[in-house]
Amino acid sequence: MGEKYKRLSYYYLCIIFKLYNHQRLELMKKTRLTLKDVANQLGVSTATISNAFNRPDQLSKKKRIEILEQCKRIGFEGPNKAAQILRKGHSNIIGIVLSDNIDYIISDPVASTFMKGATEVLREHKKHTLLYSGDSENIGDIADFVDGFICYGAPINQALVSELANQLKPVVTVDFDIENIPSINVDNETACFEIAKSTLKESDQVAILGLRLIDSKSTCRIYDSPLLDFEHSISHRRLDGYIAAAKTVGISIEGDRIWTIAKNTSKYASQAANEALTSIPRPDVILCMSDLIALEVLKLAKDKGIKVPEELRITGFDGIDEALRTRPSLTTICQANAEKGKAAAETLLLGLTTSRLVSYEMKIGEST
Amino acid sequence: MGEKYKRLSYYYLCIIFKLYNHQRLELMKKTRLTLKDVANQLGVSTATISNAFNRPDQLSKKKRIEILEQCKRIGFEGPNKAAQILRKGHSNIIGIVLSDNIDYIISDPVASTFMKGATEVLREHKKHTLLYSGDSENIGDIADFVDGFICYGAPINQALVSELANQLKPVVTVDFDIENIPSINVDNETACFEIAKSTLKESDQVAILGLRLIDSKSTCRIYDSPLLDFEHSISHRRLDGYIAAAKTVGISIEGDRIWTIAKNTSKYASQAANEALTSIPRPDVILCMSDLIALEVLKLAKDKGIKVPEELRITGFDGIDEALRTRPSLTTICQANAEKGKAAAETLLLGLTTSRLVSYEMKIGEST
DNA sequence: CTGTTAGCGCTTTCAC
DNA sequence: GTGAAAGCGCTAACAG
Repeated sequence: MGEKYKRLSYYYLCIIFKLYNHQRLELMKKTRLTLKDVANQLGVSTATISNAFNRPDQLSKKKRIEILEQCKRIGFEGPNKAAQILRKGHSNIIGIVLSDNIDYIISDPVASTFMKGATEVLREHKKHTLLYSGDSENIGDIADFVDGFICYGAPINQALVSELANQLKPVVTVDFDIENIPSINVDNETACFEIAKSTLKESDQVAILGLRLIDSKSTCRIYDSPLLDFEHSISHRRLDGYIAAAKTVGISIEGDRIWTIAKNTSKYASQAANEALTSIPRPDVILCMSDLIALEVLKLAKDKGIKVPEELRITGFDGIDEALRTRPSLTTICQANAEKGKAAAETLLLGLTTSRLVSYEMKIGEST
Repeated sequence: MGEKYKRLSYYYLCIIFKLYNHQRLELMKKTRLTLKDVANQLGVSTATISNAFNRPDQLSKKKRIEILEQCKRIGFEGPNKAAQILRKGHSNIIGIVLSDNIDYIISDPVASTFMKGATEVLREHKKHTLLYSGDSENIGDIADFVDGFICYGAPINQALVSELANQLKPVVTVDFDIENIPSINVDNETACFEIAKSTLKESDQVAILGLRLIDSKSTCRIYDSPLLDFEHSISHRRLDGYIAAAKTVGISIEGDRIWTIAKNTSKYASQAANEALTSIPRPDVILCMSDLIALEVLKLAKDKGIKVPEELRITGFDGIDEALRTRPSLTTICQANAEKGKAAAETLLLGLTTSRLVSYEMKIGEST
């Protein structure tokens, strides 16, 4: 009964809201001056006003300044941008397509740093940034008015990939590839080879905490499950690197020593950290595919009184601020995330067609 | 000579880029189907196609489905969004105006969490999120096509405030106020009173590390400098809370025990942390206006071998994940940042006109 | 250097 | 239930 009432009142609220909103919009329409209004008031043609704002070479300096001043006086801010978008066919808006929800991705420090680099370049070029979820149904919602796409990570809705490939605006991908489209990547395999190589010793018990290695929504060991290939191939490149390095010191890492995590969040990471640390034999080394995971392992080890690095060595991946700030500091691969963002934005804005590999740096911390 | 050559080639690059871009845009125009094309092909009027997509009640179910199918077949994705924006007068885009550069703000965990909440609600309502810098010259760049603004923190370019007040689209502010415009706030003063009250003892030496308390670009003590009032009044409310609480236990905190930091970043925070910890008398308690600052103090204390909380108690503000994850964990005020984001988005989308105070929660950690 | 005018692609009355 | 036509506000080609 109460539930029903709630629903009903919500329903009415929505109607009222819509009516109200409609009125509000009507009001707006009435009050914003148009080029035509101004042209009438100043006694010149609309073209002249338009030129005063957009093409200084089309009229005398004197007249231009005069017009601009008059416009300011009567409160005309310039040509309507919505109309400009339609007419000119571009908007100065760049869509950044994220791999997942905006709300998930924005709290991820790696993604944030990427965004930082990308938006910095976009801002220099006077472009606006529109965030777009990788779990959206389609790209058509914004494809008509953005000037291009930066696609950060394979979107969890795979359909978006082919939509991006089939539409006409320029696209740059990051951390994954679409045929014939420029991309920005890091050499994950080599990086992971290096960090594992520098950490592992012959007699080590090793565990790997990976990201989306198999198609599972929960944290678990991968055993011999089929690997999830398309979406998160960077995880597999990393895995390849770890395993290859282990092989060089005579260790072989089996599927029961490899965990997969569905999302790069503390919650999932702490589950995996707990499983790994309470498994027998207890690992001497835990190779983590993200700093966030490594930090959870570190925290848990502290809580359990396991000494790092004496009894347990931990490596991360990403190089987020917290990994450097925490004590003991983390051994990790510092991806130039901001650089990736910059590279992506530059590639898009300059219309480059070549892909780029961005450098990384291994930081040896106190955790190994 | 080399420099000149560089410049020149950059210049040419730009021209080539522009030509290329222009061509690219031309190409696009040609290839996207329009309502008219489709109407011709299907032998109906443009209105009917439009109705099939937007107003199901205007034509028979059968015809509608038929048209939609045909459209899919010939690859027509639906009416052009840019034209819709102009015609309908709204775009489903909400501008989020940040207090500073996008690139600065996005790496701030507090802001990220806010964004998480806000974008979640926007997504539910099928709205898109456009990020906008608080250091932009004006709002007019996007005011014509966004449906409204969420303004997170007082923009560092104050001019934006009056522009927002004077334009016609709905606005909601967060963490600051504009007359007659609904806002979302936290009771900073009470929160800081509580945390200080529960931490301070009669004989304590106290230091405060604040944010933008005075108009200074560097980290320094405030002494008796005039307080920066408009922009960052939340900082002053927090200060008021601390000082009031101190008074109740008989402590008076002077300007030479209060530091100000220009931006909430590790870099600035670590400067202040260092100054405070090396000052004489060394503080027993450091009250920090953000968790980021508190974490830097914590790190430095560890490096210096100062025991927390025995020799030094530290409080933060915000409740970011890292503050809970770090060891010892931080005593702090958990702002419901995601809630703030949600509240802001809801207030905007429902056209509410009342301001809202969002709750907070004090978390006693191991640092006090 | 300035003004006239034809659309950009769409939605929405208004006749039929 | 359907189609013709006006016009959202602007820009750019063109004529003067």
